[in-house]
Amino acid sequence: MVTIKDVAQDAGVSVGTVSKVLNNIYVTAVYKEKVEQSIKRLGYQVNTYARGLKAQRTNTVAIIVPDLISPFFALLVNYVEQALAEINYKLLICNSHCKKEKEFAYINMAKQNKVDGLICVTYSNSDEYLSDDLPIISIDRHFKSKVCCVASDNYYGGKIAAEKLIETGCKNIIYIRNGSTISSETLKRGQGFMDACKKTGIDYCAMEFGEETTLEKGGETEHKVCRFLEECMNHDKFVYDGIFASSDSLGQIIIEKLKQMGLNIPMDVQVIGYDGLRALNVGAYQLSSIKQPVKDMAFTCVNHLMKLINKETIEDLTILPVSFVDGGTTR
Amino acid sequence: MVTIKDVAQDAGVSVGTVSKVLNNIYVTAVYKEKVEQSIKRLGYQVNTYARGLKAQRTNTVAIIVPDLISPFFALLVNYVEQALAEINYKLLICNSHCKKEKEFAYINMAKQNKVDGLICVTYSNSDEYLSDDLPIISIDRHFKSKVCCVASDNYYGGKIAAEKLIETGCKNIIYIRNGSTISSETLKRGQGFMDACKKTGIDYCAMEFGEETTLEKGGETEHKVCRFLEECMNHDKFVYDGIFASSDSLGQIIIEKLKQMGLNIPMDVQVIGYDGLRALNVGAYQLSSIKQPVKDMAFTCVNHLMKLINKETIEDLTILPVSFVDGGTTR
DNA sequence: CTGAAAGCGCTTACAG
DNA sequence: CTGAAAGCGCTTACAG
Repeated sequence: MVTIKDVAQDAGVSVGTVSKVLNNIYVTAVYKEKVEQSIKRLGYQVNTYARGLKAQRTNTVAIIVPDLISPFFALLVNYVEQALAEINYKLLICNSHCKKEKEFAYINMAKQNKVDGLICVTYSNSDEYLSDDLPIISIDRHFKSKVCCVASDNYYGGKIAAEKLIETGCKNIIYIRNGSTISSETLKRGQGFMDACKKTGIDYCAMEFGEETTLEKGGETEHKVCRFLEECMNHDKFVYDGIFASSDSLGQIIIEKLKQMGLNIPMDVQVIGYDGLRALNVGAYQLSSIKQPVKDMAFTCVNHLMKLINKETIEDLTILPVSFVDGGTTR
Repeated sequence: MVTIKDVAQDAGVSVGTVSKVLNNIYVTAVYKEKVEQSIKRLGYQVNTYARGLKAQRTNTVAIIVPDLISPFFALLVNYVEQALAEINYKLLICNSHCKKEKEFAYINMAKQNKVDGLICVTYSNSDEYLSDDLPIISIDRHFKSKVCCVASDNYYGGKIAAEKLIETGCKNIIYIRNGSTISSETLKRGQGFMDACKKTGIDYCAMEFGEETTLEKGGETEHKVCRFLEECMNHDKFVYDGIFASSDSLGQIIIEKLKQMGLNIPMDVQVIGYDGLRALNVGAYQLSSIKQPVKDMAFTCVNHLMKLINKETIEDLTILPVSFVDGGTTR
């Protein structure tokens, strides 16, 4: 393995000089040229571990997400990686499976100076585990301590979901959500929805299921939701004619259950999800939904994180615009 | 930040002794106890970078995949992370976007001793860039040099896809694929399909589109495939009554196009994909498909990689079983 | 079995 | 501006 020493010897300079050109610190042009040639000739690459040890800078960022089974998180991680790769950073992926202990362990790892920064979608109250010197950007989630947050416009998303259902003739609509209830931007989905309902005076209601943030085929939350939907049948008629689900995944579960119950979507019941995912990410929208600007969110996170790493200040909360997309489950 | 030195001082032993308990090397019980208490009390965690520098062991593995937009790759990475987390390894994610240069760069990074091993799904002939001392497990792809490979039973998958179409009454079927044509296990999907067709004497054909491995909404491959499908209309009748697509994503594109052309799936045309993905990963199968054992593949990769890291030998090629799943696009 | 010491490959004040 | 040297936090032969 070729080291900085070999390069220095080959170029006839000191290791300090090589280090300088490596780090873009000014060196006389002739020296710089020599060093660069030697680097090329020897195929030298800096040893991240040596650099990380000495410089407290690793060019690595970690992201904590529940998992990559949720397509939204997979997309988010995909674009975060892309944004980081453009500026020569690496991405360590940490799946918490929504487990407090795993989130703690990962945040701890990050704190112990193993990464330059952290992007996280967490679901537990891990405030006390944060520290001031680790740059962190949170997605959706508020921490008690001052952690900068990036989110989509959840309130507006809930609002236009309700409006869409009302406009298209619904008379009795419901918001169904699952996941953690800790302080999070995502709670505004329900608020926006309900405020819009109140304003028009339509009948509405809201239901919550389970703490599970990521849904599983055959999981408990799915089971509860399905049972609830069955209970909403009244003399062969479904009580609600419009449903706003807190995510596309939940919406998908609801749609499949309703179809199985013999209902027609969107004629009997309209369904709107949240996320805006396409079928296998290449096809049409899987269902009508509020689309999150996932790429924009990812790039914003990275952009903000870099500012934090460079000790610049950024706004506490950045909200990015959403839009309604038609996936055939609305009229 | 608390270091090994602090622990040593606190426990009243030398740093070497602390290092030993850290690495599970035998130390007298009394010492061990003391050290462990100090570690706990001080909240010590080893510095990965110091260890990586000295020990040539980083407990980090990298995975190269085209991207996480393809749900199959996202699932694969998800389970690889899970398998690694169980044995205390971290995962660095490297998206190549199928670009040769990015694959090279990542393999190079890995070679320069930045990770303990590499799992990769590559799409270029990067043999010359491999080295003997970096443990690598490949998924699907053969390298000229001896790199161990894990794959699903592509040949059998293609075979049962053809058989299913034939059994259900198809008279003229086609295999449509996209992606790289370099030596890969995935090429066997077509072979299995065609061998099964030959055996029964049915009319069949095969089409290839583009080098793009990951499909994009509105991308070139999608465009070509759609145009081809249009050309298959003969007097308001579609020439083929059964299609086997090389992936679920491609199958999804095909299905949407056929529907748009006014055809009924599966009555007019049956479609079978490859991967076995569910709608948003929580719903029903998105289409009829050959299901890859993605979790098993991920765990096998990690298992094999660990053996390689420990200098054990493993088989050159591991093939895992597939099965047909009904997603409503077959009769 | 334990401790003292060298050294992994870098970066960074500090002289010159 | 450049070089010599210290030191980042570990691991690992090597004495004892």
